[in-house]
Amino acid sequence: MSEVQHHFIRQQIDQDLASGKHQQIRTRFPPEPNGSLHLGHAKSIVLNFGIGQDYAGRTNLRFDDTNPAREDAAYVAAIQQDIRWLGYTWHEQHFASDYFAALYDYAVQLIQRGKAYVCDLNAEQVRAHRGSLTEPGTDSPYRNRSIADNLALFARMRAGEYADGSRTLRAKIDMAAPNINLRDPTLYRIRHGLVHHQTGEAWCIYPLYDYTHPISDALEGITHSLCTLEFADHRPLYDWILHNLDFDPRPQQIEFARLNLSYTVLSKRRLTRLVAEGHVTGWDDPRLPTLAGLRRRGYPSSAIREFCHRIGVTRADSLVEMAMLESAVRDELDQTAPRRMAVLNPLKVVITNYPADQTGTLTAPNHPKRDDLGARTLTFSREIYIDQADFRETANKKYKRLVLGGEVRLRHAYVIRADQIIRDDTGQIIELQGTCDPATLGKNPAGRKVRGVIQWVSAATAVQAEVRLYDRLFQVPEPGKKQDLITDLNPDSLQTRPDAVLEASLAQAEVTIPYQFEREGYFCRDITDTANGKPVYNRIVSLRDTWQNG
RNA sequence: UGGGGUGUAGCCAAGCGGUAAGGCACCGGACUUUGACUCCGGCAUGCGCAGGUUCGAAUCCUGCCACCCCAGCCA
Repeated sequence: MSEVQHHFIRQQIDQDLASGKHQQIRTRFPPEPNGSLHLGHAKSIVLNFGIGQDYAGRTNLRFDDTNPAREDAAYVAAIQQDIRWLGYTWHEQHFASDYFAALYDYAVQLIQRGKAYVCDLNAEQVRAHRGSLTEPGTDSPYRNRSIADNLALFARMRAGEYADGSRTLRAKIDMAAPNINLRDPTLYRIRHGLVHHQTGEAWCIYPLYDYTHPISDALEGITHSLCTLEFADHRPLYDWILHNLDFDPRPQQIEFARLNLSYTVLSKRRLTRLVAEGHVTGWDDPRLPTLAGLRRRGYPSSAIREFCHRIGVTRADSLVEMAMLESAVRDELDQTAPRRMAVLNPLKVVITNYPADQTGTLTAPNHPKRDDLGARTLTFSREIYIDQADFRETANKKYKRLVLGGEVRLRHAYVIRADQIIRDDTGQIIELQGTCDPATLGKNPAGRKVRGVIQWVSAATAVQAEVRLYDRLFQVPEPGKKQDLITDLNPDSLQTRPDAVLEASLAQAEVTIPYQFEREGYFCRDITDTANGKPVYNRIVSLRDTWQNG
């Protein structure tokens, strides 16, 4: 486990603690319940909860549920599960909607202070008044209504007297501000006929993020409100709201760069599209960078935490290589995953000098470096399977596996020699005949060197399985950059090996444990699927492969 | 052409005026009954560019350049 980077946010916190500005640090993770959490969220979760832990502070979970048109209670439970899976426990759980009544009262205060007004402009008109990036906006004709009128109008908005979109509550700031977020931003909109998953039909006006977030933070005593870079422009508004409502002390918003990972997408909008259009099987498709997908694929959450530590936290836009993630996963799995043997593309081998009515029992350690993980027994028999890729009729010196007339070590068992190829009518190799050297069990043969070692499975006790191999979901590093996202999908992101065979000990394998299938990679039994009664295994990640020269 | 950000190796990322950490990737080599793991070694005379200040600059100043974000009644 690597050191946690002492990034600029932690440095700020150190300073705030040293200066006495804060005695205890409070952070929050504020997802909107409108989609599944992904690795980008993991970065934020690890950041926020990590700070909470390391500074003996508190981290809240707060659902940012101010837009009932897009949100769904189903995501609430899924998000909770994802956070727990990542290994974190929140101090308090809140919904922004818990504060609707308070938010309304604060809005009234703003009106009373002449800092907010009811505007009768519709969306299109508001846009027209907003100006452009280079031109100032123009004041709404309703900007200077009396406080009494505003109060009455806002009350009637809440009472449901006005139609959707006919009026809004706006902050009265500065229509000429160079920062567009300060050009009298909308605070409340009218939405009839929606059933909010938490508040039902109690409200027909809903506050916006820019208004809700700072107040929610303040009410929870959040000291550092961490969000992504695109909100930097909103910080003056965040501060304006709190300042004009006399909050003191005030939480500090600090922005950091969101995570980008090559060959995949980390935006809720794009992930939602992949799911909705059926390009993947669901939010938990193992090819997706969603936490649900990664969990199903078999990623240990510890590896995701480690990955988040390795990438650091900065304000610079970045595109992290997939290799970075895979490395964190391999590091974790190499240390923890019990070893097993599996043959993905079986080729039958008959050991002609091994009696058909005989089987042998061999012992193989579960881990090459960890005796504490114990051992399992292997069955040896006359008929075994090896992988088709581990045999060639002829090959150059670099090829260390089996060739006709050559020898290879069967992992944890004998050295065998390939004597003869059996073909079907089409010339396809369907079987190999060979012999084993009984003197090579547990020791190297005398007088000759056998360089290759391959995995095998006894045909007598083999467990049939379907194995799914995953590759990057997209074929370009930045999907959707040059053309439509869908065009960039990798057609081979899923490859199925329906005829795989596993060593017998895997018959009792636990579903949630990742195994290393030696020489192939790390695999985990699929939580939900079976194929014709056969277990399904997902490849989490392949083994690092430095073998040059195919 | 307005405002807000960011530029250190192929990719992340330390560095906070004293002479470029670390990780990933890559390249050598050792070990090996996993072409894995592990171990050893290599990998920026250089910090977007150009000036300036200083005994000394990735760090300070000036001017450029490039890239990202912002004109939802989304978050």
